[in-house]
Amino acid sequence: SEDASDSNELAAEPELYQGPVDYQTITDESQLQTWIAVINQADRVAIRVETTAAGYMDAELVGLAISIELGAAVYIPMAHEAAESSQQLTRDLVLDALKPHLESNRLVKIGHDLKQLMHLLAKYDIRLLGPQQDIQLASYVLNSVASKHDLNSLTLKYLGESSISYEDIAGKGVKQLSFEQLEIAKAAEYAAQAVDMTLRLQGYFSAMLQQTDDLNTVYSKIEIPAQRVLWQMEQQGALIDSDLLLQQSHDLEQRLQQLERQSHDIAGQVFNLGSPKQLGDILFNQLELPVIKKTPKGAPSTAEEVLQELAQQGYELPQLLMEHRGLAKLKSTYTDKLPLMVNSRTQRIHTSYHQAVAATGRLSSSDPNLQNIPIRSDEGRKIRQAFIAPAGYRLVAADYSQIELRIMAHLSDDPGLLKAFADDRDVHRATAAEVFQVAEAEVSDNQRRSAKAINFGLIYGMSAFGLAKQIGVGRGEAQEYVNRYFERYPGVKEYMERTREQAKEQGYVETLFGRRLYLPEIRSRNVPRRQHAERTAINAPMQGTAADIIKKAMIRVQDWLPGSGFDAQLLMQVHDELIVQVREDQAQALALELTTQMQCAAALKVPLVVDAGIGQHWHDAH
DNA sequence: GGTATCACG
DNA sequence: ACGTACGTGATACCC
Repeated sequence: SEDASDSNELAAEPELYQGPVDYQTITDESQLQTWIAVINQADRVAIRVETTAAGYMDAELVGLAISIELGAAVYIPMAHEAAESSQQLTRDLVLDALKPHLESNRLVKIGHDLKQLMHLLAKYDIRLLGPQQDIQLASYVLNSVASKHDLNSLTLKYLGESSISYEDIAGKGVKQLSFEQLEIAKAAEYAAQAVDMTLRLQGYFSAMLQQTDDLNTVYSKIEIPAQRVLWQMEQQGALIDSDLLLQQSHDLEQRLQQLERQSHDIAGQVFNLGSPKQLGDILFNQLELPVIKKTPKGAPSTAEEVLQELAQQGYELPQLLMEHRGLAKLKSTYTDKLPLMVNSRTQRIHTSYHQAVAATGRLSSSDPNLQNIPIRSDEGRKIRQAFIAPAGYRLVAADYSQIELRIMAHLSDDPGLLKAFADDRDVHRATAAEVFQVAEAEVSDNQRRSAKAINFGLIYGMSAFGLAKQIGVGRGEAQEYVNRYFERYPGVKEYMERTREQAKEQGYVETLFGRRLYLPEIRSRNVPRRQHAERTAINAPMQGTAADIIKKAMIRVQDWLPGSGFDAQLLMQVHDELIVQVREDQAQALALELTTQMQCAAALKVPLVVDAGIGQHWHDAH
């Protein structure tokens, strides 16, 4: 296989796993005191918590493993269900003893996914303070293309040894035991080994990061501080108007039923509109509509663009199906689901932000994903009315304007593009004027739309084919536009060529701040794979630099807010946008200062422009 | 658990 | 001749 995306591009010798971990289970207070005295002498501790299976807002501490030297660890059981009280200490006792150390500004805390630890400690009024090292983040910075950054995968990959998996001690599937149901002996061995691996990996990653200044800086000045910001945002949660969403669900249901009835009438039979298989049968066998394209598996596709084409050919059913699909998506994914995700204790929605998923350096969000709440259609946009500020507060939404194109101007140093942004022109209009050779004032809506597609295409590592499909012209015409663009913006052309070259030579590309993205397939003989890597090479520095900048902004904002006098909280991040909740009398002033903070997150050769709006709800704040 | 589809930047 | 715009996550369906 040519799939080398998980291969380690880094050249250091792993520190090989040396054998079983020497561990002790702490069951009484004097053992605990002895151990606390040991921690007191240590410079660094690796910490691992084992919890009940609930989400981060409700998970409870079951046990805790700590290590200060390689090959040795302790496990402190606290809430194993089947244990006698003589076999484990109480949470209160253990946490009281540990609290000053967890909150110490001296002791280095080492973990895998410290955000999870911070959530857990917050439940017991403990803050994780002082210097931190997170091997999940280190692994991500060292190789963001790797698909797995979980502890067992890292252990196998870097220490060359497989470790006890959770399945080994708890079983799998529906019968899998949760941690509090495990015997202490098994739990202790597992947790002790895991925390020892954490400490070993920290040594390895720390050495690796120190070999490259930029990567070390991305890790310690961006990812580590950003983690605390994400923790805060997750803790804070977003307030939702559940009644409004349920009303919207009801309205959507009425319209869906109507569309369903109409569709069944046209088809002459009852069928499931949500089943691509049944739908394909109706469209292409029963009604004998022309097949526009096929899915990778060979079935006639019923994708959006196919229905679009069929509708345009005058068929009635495809139009209804498109409406049905759109509304069904809104209902099942958003209006039905979001009210169910309100935490009963806080009455708010607590998403999870993932800091080690997207290869470009972006965040992702899940449970629920708050980064794909609809906005493009009027219908969908209404869902944002349900993201509200509490009484006496407002939401401020601030987004970077054209940030990726500005980054392209900066990285490419193209004089024409730099000038367009320096003059604060409408960049799509300016592009249209150059490509279509007309005065800016003469640019038609269609020309501007095409120019916008070209600009997006450039960010995505455009092919003429992709552009042609996007703007609905022939390949030759699309190629002409591309050629014209590169004539007018030669710096951009050179930048693209330089970036592809660099990717090929060194096997990676990097963002403005030196975050790397490895492209093992850039030299593949498999043409589609190589071309994909080439597009990634173009896209990743721009998307990734934007991700770096907004992370820096979030860190700035979080550092600034507490002493600023604002009663305000960061709530959400949506790639180029920050949403803040603020006391209503301070909203105007906050919007202004937030804008400045975001603009100052990076100094590019072009201005960073931020647009901010204020509203009772997210829809309003745009 | 894989596939198709579609929501966002 | 082939297949192609970049990056994500959630859903329903269906084996």
